Amino acid sequence: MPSPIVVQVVVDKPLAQGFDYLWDKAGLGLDPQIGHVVEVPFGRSSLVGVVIKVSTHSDYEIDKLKAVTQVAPLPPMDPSALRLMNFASQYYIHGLGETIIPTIPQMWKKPASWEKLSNSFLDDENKKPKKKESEKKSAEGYVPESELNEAQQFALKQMKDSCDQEKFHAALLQGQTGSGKTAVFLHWLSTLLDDTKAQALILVPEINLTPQLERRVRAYFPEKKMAVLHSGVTEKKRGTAWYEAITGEAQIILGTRLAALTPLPNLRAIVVDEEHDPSYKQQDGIRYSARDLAIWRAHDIKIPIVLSSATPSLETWMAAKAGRYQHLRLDQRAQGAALPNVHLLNLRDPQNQLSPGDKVKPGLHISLSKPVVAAIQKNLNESKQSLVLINRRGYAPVLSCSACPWLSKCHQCSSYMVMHKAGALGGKPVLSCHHCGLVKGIPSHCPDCGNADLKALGQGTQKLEDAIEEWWPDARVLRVDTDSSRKSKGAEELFQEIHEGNVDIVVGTQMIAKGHDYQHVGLVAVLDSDGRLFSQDFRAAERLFAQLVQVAGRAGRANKNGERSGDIYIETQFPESAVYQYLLRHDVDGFLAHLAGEREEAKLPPFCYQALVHAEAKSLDKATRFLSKLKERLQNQGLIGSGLKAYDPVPRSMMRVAGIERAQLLIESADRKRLQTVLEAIDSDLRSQSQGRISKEDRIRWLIERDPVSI
DNA sequence: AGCACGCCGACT
DNA sequence: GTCGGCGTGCTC
Repeated sequence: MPSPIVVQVVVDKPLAQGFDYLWDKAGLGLDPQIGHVVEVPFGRSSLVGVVIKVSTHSDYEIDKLKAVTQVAPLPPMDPSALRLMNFASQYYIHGLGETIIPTIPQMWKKPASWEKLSNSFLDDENKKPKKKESEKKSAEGYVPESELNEAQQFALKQMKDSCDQEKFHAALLQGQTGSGKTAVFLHWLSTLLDDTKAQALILVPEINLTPQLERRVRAYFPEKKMAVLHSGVTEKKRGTAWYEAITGEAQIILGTRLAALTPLPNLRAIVVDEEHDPSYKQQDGIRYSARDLAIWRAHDIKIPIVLSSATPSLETWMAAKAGRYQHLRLDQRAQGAALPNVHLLNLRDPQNQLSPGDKVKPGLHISLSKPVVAAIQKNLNESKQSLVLINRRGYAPVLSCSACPWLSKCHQCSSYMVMHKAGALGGKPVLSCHHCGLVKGIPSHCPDCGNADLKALGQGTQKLEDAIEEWWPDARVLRVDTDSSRKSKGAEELFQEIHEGNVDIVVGTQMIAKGHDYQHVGLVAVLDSDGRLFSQDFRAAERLFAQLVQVAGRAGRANKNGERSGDIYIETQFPESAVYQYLLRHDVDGFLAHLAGEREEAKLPPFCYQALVHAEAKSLDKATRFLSKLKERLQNQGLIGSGLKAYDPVPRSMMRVAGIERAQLLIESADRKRLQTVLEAIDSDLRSQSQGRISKEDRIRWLIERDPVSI
């Protein structure tokens, strides 16, 4: 009697082990392969899993094994993809099944429809030539190599010269917004992709993935098939794009972080655009950094990778400085556009403040400094657009009682409910919590003292919009934030309005600034950036700097040589702080060097490696005690000390969200391996007393996070 | 994570 | 006498 075929399968459950199943070759009609997506019976239901091992024996009792019921009509995930998943699973301390299965689009996780899918996709394969109508692509955004400026040509040549097809090579492509980084890396990719089968992966931050960029990439590769993978793509399209990517049918894979874990059998080059962007870090499930995984992947399969940014992350910039990455610079702005003039407006200076006699509607208190008002007026006269940024959506960040200390606190979270005016979230004004989504009507009287005079404190986008409309009644004002883009028009339509010049003044949150090049903008005003200067999070200043540089890049992009460049006004109480001073001089490298000095002194990343253990419970005390006990056990096991530091557990900065209290334990070490060992010890310690990721004793949900980006 | 199995309080 | 609480144990 021949020995049975046994396969080990991982499933999407917080379980560390795989499960063995029998493989009925005759029934399934094919040989098992590592990487096969299968349907298996599991308990009383059935699940989708992935084969990670094929053998002829099992540690489990062989006659108790169940059998694989179905195989998905997909090629097995290629070995390099599985190596990547395996690495991610170990590095980020997350189950292998929980790492792999969520990367498969929903469409392919329904065993009931596998047979149908198999037929339709095979049919599609046969009548392939129908897709040729996409040939008449517009060349929008295509810049021929001969039209690249000197700096671009030089960078491109360096990249071409140093990138071997079959060697790992990492380069940082650093250049101001508008310096033409995209054209450089797209040309670079096209030289690497002469092989008709070769695949390239282009990663972009969530927000940046606009039709604009998609069209541009298409313009460079009219003859290649492109797969677009991001959460905004419909399920069906995503399933198809993913299929085309994993079969090698698509050569250009453009996507957000979720694309970083897509199996790509013929991958030859990777680009990570805006590599510093925090949205590359996944914030739920396995908390991976798509940028870091992309680098690991490039290294593993020996291919070149380009990281592109105007304001590189300190990690990347230091790697380039140290010579581990090639450092390429594009210092001149393409098409001759000049850098914007940065103006810091000291709000402590009375000259900058509006006096009560200035034109403000009674009862509508807004803070716009005098120079900003003057600059907007000037811009209006010159028929240029103005962008006014304020990072608070809604009407006012908090409602207060004029007679007692009552404030509109959220009952479920440690934050305040934001006042939204009529129309934003329904027919009438409401209070809304931006953390848990709770929405309430506005009380007519103070809930504490009954006073009828409630005041809206501070300003959000809606209030600013009102005030600006009041101030310039003839100007066309448009508000762009997640509220306005959720309603009727999508964000794209709002951006289109701006592009077409149908708007004079745009009021919005940072979302205006990302990934869009506006041609008519002469002025950008930033109203509320100080908040992030003194944050608990040591990376806040780095992020603020990157955002301000990006925002500044929106001003005056279209200016031709010799013409006056755009202006950016920043209202601040602390003009002397490093973020603003380096911004004033457009000195990105200076700022990064300054940051590096600070971090080295404080022994913060990248001068050490960090991890967090998160704990969530119904009471903060329980969550903190849970972490304290964990720390104690680590101490008893001799894991803390000599190069590994564990801080005391602390509440998270947003301590309470939707009624759940959150605490965290920070662990750091200068030694990566040491940290890894301890994290594995923590994982097995916590697993041994948990069901899944919830502790048995106090029902505390825990999670280990490697390389956290916000603390 | 689900989901069943299993032993102690207030209800038709 | 039962319905049901969620403690704990298992999933090949």
